[in-house]
Amino acid sequence: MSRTTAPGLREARKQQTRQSMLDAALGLLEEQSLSSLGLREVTRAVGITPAAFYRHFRDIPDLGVALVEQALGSLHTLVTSLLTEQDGAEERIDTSVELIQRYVRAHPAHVRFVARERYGGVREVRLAIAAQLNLFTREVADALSAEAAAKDWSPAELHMLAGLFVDQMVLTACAFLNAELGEGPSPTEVADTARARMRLVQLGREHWRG
Amino acid sequence: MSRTTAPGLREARKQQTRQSMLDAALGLLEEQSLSSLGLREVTRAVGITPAAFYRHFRDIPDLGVALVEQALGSLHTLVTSLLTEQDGAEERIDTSVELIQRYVRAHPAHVRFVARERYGGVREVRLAIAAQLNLFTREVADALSAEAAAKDWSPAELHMLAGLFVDQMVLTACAFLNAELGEGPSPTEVADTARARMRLVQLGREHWRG
DNA sequence: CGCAAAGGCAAACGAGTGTTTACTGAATTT
DNA sequence: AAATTCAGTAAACACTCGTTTGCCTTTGCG
Repeated sequence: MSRTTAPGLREARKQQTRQSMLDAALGLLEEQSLSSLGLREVTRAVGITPAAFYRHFRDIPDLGVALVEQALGSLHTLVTSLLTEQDGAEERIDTSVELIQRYVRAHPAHVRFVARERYGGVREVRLAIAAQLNLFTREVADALSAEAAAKDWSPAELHMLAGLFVDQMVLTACAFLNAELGEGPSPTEVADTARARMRLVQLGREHWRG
Repeated sequence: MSRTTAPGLREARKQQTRQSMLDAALGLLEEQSLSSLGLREVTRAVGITPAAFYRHFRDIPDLGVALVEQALGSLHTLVTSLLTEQDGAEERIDTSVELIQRYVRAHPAHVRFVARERYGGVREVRLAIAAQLNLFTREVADALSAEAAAKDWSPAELHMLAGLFVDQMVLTACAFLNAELGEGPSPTEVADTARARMRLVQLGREHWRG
């Protein structure tokens, strides 16, 4: 059985232009926020009629939450990669930062979109992003609780630590993006800072109740 | 001598409507991003003609950077307050979080504006915010270097730590704002989490080269 | 006093917006 | 093979937008 529906040449074509719209929107959002993105802009970029928009989305916010699922879906891959790393603390930090940098290079538009709209002007999208990031936080907290170092950490404390990691990941990804764009410090500086921050947190973690 | 110019009833009236425009813009930005804010919207809210806008600002981005200076100017007050605190580490954390919460309650629109436009769609404003936050970071780094605990910390390491504090401050302020609005966890939960994070960082700091 | 400066007004401009309506033609179903 | 579904079209709707032009009225300066 297939994930969505039966083959359906009809449905296939539809999902194809839908994806084209999402891609076009992501491109247009490089230089503006979602709350100023026009429905006609998107359809024009794809090469369809404005009215055709409504065959796929109710309005722009609706398209926005679809973008959230897509962008943070790809981030989900990264998070699970980070969690399955099982080396020592030091190497773990190194590979984490490197993976984040690689991810930003692979999906810059996704990173920008999430960073921009996390506190952006469209309520629905803000809530969708918050929900997904909370989900990430819970995953991280679960993974942390399985480690030996989590011996005497309460669930609430693990959640706090996981949230710190997630926030730091987003912040680091965004810093890499700015670096890649020439706004702000160089990529190697960003990497150094990110590693140092994680080392600091790791130290605090080791002495949490020492 | 006065800060701006001689008394000038003319200039006074001008600065007054200019301030009205900034306030109106800040209000309108509660439900949208700067990149979708219309010039006519602002003038309509103030009660003047669209053409009058150009007597004060070149365009909306220009108004945006004026808002940045205003918003982060008020934040500057908070930062120096935090830095002059000189109690023990634990009480310092408590009063810091409390001051942040108080600040958010006093200037919610400023916090939202900075959080929203820090990675927003208007380049000029992004750069203005980044510049101001870098300035804060240097101030914090300087203050940290004067402490006894900064004995064997290099300038680069101090800058890293200061940046972590600034990022954490912005993040915490934004969390308080969401809490106040009903999006996300309650204010007391936010406060607890923020305190715990700062305690963790403080621990890492104490063992940085132990 | 009298002239220059300047904040604000009124009106018009061309261009872009979201949404609706009736339609066409190809893919699907019966 | 006929009937139905539906992604996309074409055109029109009533607005809103940023910007320019000329004018009025009050303030400021010599």
